[in-house]
Amino acid sequence: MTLDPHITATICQDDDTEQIAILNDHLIDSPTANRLAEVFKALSDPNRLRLISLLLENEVCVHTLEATLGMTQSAISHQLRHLRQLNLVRFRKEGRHVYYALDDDHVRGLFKQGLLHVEHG
Amino acid sequence: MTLDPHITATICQDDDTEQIAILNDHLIDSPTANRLAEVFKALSDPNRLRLISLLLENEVCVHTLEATLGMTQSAISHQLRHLRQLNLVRFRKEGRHVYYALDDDHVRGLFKQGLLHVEHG
DNA sequence: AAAATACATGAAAACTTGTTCATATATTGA
DNA sequence: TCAATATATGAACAAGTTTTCATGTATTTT
Repeated sequence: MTLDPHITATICQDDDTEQIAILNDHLIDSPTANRLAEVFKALSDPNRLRLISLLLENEVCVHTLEATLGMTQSAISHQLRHLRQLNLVRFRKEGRHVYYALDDDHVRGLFKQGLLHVEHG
Repeated sequence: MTLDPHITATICQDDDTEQIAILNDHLIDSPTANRLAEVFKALSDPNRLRLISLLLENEVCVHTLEATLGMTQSAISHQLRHLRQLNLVRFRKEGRHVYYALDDDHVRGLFKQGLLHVEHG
């Protein structure tokens, strides 16, 4: 009976070079770590997550986001700029309104997977 | 031909109450947003991601993490404390060594899904 | 043309986060 | 027992993030 099927080995300093080499293989490289962190960072703030939840399946104008989220217009605009700079949202101007929508499927995927786990399980 | 299969509606302030109600249904509640943010925040730092990558499939002692990551012992110890407080890692003392391993399957899942997308795609 | 509406933005303030430095504890080896 | 090794931790600091405040631009309405 194995309690944890994920852990395959115990690695410590006294080990042979081969073990240490295995560990080095598992280590993600820094550029990858940086890009990965950037993606997760986009999802690391409660208000931004609430904002994203609204943009997952609808195109919504800024004023409606403000009314729904109960945040100031300025705070929302700043968050949207942030998401824009990361290319996570797209926007479309129509008259005096600007409609935003989520434009990154893997952020959408991570959001939904995270939500599943947090809600039940 | 639909360019974006995800976006189902455009919602704006002038809309009827029903549309606004739909939007409110999509909004995640604050406690959920907070817990979700906490999970993603754990994955939002490059060094922490590199650390987690080592713990995904192996139990590793602190000194080996230090050697492999090229971080100071103190920095690693602080990061491990953080992950401990979030119940994301478990640890096991054996003599003067302490072995750490990842202990949260949905963080493991999010990490791997994120990595897939960042690496190719 | 003036007023109102919708949104953006720079700067500062408030808060959070990650690292370093110094030091503490616990275990092992001489 | 004394020195060395392995790890933890509090405090201070640097850097980053989010919000607020004040203000700016563009579009529409009157």
